[in-house]
Amino acid sequence: MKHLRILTYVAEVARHGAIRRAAERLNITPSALTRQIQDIEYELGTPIFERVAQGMRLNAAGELLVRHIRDQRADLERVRSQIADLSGVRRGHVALACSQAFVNHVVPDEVEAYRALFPQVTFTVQVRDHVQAVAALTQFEADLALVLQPPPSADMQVLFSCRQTLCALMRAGHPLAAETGPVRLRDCLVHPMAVPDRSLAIRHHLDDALARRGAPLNAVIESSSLEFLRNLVLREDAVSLQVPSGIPDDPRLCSRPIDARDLPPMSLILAQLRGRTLPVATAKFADRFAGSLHQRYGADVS
Amino acid sequence: MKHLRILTYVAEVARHGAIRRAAERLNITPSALTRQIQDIEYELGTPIFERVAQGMRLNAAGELLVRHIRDQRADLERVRSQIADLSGVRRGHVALACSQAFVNHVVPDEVEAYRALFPQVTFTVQVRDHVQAVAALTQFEADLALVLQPPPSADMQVLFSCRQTLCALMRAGHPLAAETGPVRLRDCLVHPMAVPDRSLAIRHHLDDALARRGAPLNAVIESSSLEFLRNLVLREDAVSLQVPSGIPDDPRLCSRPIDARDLPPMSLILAQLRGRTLPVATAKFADRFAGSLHQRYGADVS
DNA sequence: TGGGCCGTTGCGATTTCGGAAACAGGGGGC
DNA sequence: GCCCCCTGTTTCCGAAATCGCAACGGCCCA
Repeated sequence: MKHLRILTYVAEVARHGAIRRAAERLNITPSALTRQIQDIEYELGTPIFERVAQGMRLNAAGELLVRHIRDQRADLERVRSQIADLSGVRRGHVALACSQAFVNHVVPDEVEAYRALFPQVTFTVQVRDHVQAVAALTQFEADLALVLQPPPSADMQVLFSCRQTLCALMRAGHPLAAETGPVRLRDCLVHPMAVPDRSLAIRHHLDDALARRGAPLNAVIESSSLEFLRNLVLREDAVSLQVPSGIPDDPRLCSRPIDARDLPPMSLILAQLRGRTLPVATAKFADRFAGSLHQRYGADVS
Repeated sequence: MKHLRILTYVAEVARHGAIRRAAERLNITPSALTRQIQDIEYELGTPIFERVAQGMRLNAAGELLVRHIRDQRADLERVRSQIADLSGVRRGHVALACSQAFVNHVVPDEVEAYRALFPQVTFTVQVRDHVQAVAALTQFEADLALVLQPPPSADMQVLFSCRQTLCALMRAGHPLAAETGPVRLRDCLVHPMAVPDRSLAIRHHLDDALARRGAPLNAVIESSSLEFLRNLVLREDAVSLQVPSGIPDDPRLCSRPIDARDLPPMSLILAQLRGRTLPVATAKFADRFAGSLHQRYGADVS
């Protein structure tokens, strides 16, 4: 919407901390930008940026203003969505932040199903770790977050949660693939392990469990990319750890759940920012997503 | 705020139910309004008004939008209020030193008006003569000084100045009260004079003028209290001298300006200590005060 | 069937906005 | 201490959005 132009300028300067970079991003010149900022500061009767040698930094008044701008934009988006809803076609946009573990099946399946119903609804899917995903919610960069074991936060309102049992993942020819059913963690640890690095919740979960029993981790490979780890176990007899939803349907891969005595299940959470009224399209998608997850994994028993 | 202009247009049309009436209220032409409305409807992709013979009526989408506009305006107002709070405009203290001449109308009016806007701002008003008032500034006992004819001082930074013509003050039944308009000083001097004593700038001003023409002063009463002098002229046919701003609105009193040939006008000065950065609340008050004085007495022509 | 009200449109004038380049000021490296 | 680079800011000018004016077409009511 046109009237948000100036506010967008402020938000962009705040985001980049510099007029010149923001101007480049906005496809205008720094001079135009500096004037708009000055106009706003004049209107408010107080500066909203602190001028430092490195650029512009928000002051307290500016913090309040950019929060307002974010709220205002989100609210307008909600209104537009409601209006579009009235006119029959459901259109809108869904911004989702999710963990890597869900880029294989869960999210693409759901997005596809929803877009089959409402082709006018568009999506952005950002892959973030569990900490960044929550941050994306609070900064209005995402409407919804689907993450494993997020840090507890009062800002987060859980729309759905369930338990996911970690699985040992290996290639089809691997010795552990000879049997099916749960596998003990110690049977995995004798093999070279290809595990997520500490940016991922799975690794934290694993470390916690190992620390409690003093078992050493023989981490041959660690990576921030689950996809890389999967590709690795296809090439050598290493064992990786992934949640079921992150395991693609590939006959060359084999997975067995880790015995619950060794590793408690992880929590899978679909959440939004607490207190936010989502746009119609987004709310509807969240609703269907929660239902779909329930159907797939069942409700949380905790 | 500027960016709300277009939204205000929508709200106003919604309120009046007609573009022409709304346009009149907004001080623009109907053509400008109708185009802005069309722009918004184009952006939203749907009409927000239903065109009827009597004018414009909101449809469902419009209802949603005007609710958003109301919310948005209220939220912005809240943010502005918070910003004002932390910038200190709202709460604070103003220490003012002023001459006796301003305790009747000028200062109380201004303090009342400002406190109506910012009830959290407190005041101390010290009545000082023109010399003491400047001293109060330099000693940080006062933030602002409003005085007549202060001694020139490099420490003083003038925020506003104008001219005040001295007036002869007498009771309603006095012979001089029979006429109106300027009065010559010699016509006053034939009556018993009730004049300020030498602690007040008015007296210095009067003495200077009399000394230049060698006229004697028949000072029956002199006092450091303008209020006392006023009470005196109510009781006998004496004549006092005061500046217009010191004369209360009392039907029993009558005043006539002294002819400019006899007494040049005195200068009224609002000043602060040079180089001092006043607290926000104080600076804001000084600003409004200067504007208000300008409106009352006009700018200084010297 | 006019008159009055309504919103809307074309066009010229005004205001606002943005772009290019020069300016001013503060680090950081030499 | 000097120089270079990066920062925001200012100035001048052209471009674009906005507005005002006048005219038009539609609707209601007397």
